Amino acid sequence: MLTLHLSENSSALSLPAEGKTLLALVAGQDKARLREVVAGKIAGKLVDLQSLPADGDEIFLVEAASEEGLSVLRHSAAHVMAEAVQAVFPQAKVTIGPAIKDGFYYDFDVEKPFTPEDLEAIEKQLKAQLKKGSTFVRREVERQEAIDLFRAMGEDYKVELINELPAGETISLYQSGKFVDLCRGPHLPDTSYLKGCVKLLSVAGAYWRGDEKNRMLQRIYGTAFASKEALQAHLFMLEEAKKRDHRKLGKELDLFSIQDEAGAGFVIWHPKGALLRTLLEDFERRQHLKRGYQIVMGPQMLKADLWKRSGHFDHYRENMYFTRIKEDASDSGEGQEYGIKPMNCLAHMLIYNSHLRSYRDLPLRYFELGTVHRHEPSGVLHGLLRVRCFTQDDAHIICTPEQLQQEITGILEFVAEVMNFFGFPYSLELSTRPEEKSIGSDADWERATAALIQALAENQLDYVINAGDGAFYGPKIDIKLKDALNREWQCATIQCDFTLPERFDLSYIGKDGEKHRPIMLHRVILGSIERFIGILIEHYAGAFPLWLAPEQVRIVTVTDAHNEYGAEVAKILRDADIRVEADFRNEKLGKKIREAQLEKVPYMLVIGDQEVTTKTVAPRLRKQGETLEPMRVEKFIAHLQDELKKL
RNA sequence: GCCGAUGUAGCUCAGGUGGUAGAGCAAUUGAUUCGUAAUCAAUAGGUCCGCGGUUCGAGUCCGCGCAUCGGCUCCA
Repeated sequence: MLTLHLSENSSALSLPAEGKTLLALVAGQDKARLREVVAGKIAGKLVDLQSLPADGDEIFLVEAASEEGLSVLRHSAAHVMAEAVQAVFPQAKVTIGPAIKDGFYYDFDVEKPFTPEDLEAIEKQLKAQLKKGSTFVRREVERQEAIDLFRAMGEDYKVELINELPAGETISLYQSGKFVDLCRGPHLPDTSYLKGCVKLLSVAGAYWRGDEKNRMLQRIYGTAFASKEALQAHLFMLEEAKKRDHRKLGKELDLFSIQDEAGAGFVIWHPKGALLRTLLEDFERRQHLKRGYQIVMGPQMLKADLWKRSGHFDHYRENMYFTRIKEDASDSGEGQEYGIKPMNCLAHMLIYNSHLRSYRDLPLRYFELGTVHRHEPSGVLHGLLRVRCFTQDDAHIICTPEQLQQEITGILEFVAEVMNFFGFPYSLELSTRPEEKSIGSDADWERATAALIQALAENQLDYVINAGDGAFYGPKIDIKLKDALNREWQCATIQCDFTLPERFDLSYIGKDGEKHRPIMLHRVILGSIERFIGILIEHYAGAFPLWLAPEQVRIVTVTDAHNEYGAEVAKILRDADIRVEADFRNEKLGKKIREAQLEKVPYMLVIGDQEVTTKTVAPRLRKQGETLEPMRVEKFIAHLQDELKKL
C-alpha cells in the first residue's frame, strides 16, 4: 500500500501500489487533477509522474503553477528548445539548461552566434515540435555508457559534466523527441503541458561555467508558464516594467542625462533631478544627525601614497582614476601623483587621527555624502544603476571592541527604519573573505566575521551566506531590497574592518591609560544615491510621493484672464514652502492638465472664473484624475502639510 | 572587459537592391480666450555617432573607434 495526497485539502488516500506509475494512480482517482500537476514528491524529493512509486511511499503532488512545478515545466521547456536548436543547427553542442527565476535558458556552443532571425526560426521549430508532441522518457545508465553515448554524439560538454559527477551518483538521461540529455529530472510526462505556454525571449553571450576565462557560449533565454493566460500576464508585466525603466522616465521627466561628450557613466543632473536628489540628501542628513552621526567632508582626491598605504592601490587600482600634476615648469620629475577617491574611508581616518582620542570619545560616527569615482568596465554601465561617478551615504564608525555589537545592531535598525519608510522589503546576506586579493590576518577576518554573525543572531535576523564575496579589507552584511516589480537590488552594506585601523595606526587611550586599537565599521544605507534614485523612479513609476516630488503643485489657469489670481496663489504656496509651478500658457485647460498629468505632478490647481470670484482653488489629484472640492488656498496648504506629516 | 544588436531633427520613429533626407510631438510666429488627458495654421530645424576606405556618387557597402541596448563576468 502507499499513501497519495491528491491535493492539499483532500484527505490522504490509501492505495495499492500494483506496479502502476504515479500518472496512472492519479488518473485512476481524478482525471481532471492530472492536468494540474506536473510531478510528485516523495520524502521531499521530486519525482516524475512516470515513475513507479514503491510500497509504503507517501506521495504529494506538485502543481504546475507552484514554484517547484514551474521549475519542472521550465526545465522541460529548456529540453524542447534544445531539441529545436539542434534541429535548426545540427552542429550546435549543448551545455547546460536550467530553470531560473521567471524562466529558463540553455547554453549552446555554436560556430556563429545566433541572430534574432535564428531565434525566430528556433521558436518556429519549437512550436512545430510542441504541435507534434512527444513524451519525456527517463533512463538510468552506467557512467561509461553515458560517456560513450555523449562522446559518440560529439557532446563534449556533457562528457565533461559526467566526468565530474561524484562516484555513486545515479546518472539519468531524459529523451524527448530526438533529443537526449543528461539530466537529474524530473520532467513533464509529455510536451502537451507546454503548448502555447512557452516563449523565447532573447539571445546573449555567456561564459561556459560563468568563468570569463572560458569560451563564450550562446545563451537563449525563454520562459514558460502553467497556462497561456499566465504566460500572457507575464509578458504584459515585462512591458509594464519597460514603461517604468528609469532611463526612459529620467528622460521623459527631465531628471538627468548621461551624454557621450561628457563621458560614459557620468550622470548630469537636470534641475528637477537635482532637486529630487537634494531632497533625498536632506532627508539623509536629518536621519543621520538624529542618530548621533557627525557630518564630515573629504577632498575628491588624495595623494597616491595614501592609497598605497590603505591597500587600495594594490587591490583596487584597476578601478581607480589617477592624475599627475607638475608643481612647476622646473619640476623635472613626474610630479605628484594623486588618486581620485573610489571610497570615502581615508579622509575619515585622517580626521580621527587629527586628535588624540580617548575611549570616552567613542564611538565616533562620521557621515559623508561622499562622491566617489570608480572606473567600471564599459559593458556593465546601466543608467543610474551602474555608473562611474556616484555619491554614497557613507559612514565610518570607529569604536571599541566592546561597542562593536551594539553599533552593528544600531546600523541594522537604521536600515530597517529607512527601508520601512520607503516601503521596501529586504533580505540579508553575509559575505565572507574573498579567496584572492584581500588584506589582513586570518584571525582578524575571523573576529570580524564572527562579530557580524553575532549581531545578526542577536537581532534574530535571517540571512544567507555569500562565501568569498566580502570587500578586500573585511567581511560584510549586504542588504538586498525588493522593489514594486519584485526585483532585487543591493543597496545597504555593513562592513567590519580590523585592517585599516591597523594600517593607519588608529588608536585611543583606554581606561587603563594604555593605547588601544579601535575597530572600524564601513556602512551605507541607501548605498549609491544615483542607484537608489534609479530604483525609486522605477518603484514609483516616476510618480514620486509628495515629499520627494520636484514639483508638488501645478497651477493651471483656464484662460489668461485668470493668470493674475493664479500668480497670487502661486506666491502664497511658495511662501508656505510648497514647490509650485504655474502654467500660464495660452493653451486649453485639457492640454495643460494632460501635460501636468504626464509629468506626474501630485496636485494640479485649476483656476477659472469660479475660483477667481470665490477666492478658491480647485485641486485635481494625479491619481486617476480625482478632484477635491474647491477650497481656499489656506485650506489646501493645510491639506498638503497634513499629507507631508504622515510620512 | 567578453558576445550580439543598435546609433537619422530636442523627443519618438520612417527612409527595398548606393543617386546629397521625411512624419508626429516639441520649438518659433500668428489666430483662438476655450472648465478637468492633445485648438488651428504657418515657419524654422539635420556634421544621417566619429574617423578612414570602396565608388563618378555613401544615411545606405567595408574597416576601425565611440556610445547605447540585451546578456555574461564584475559591482554601490
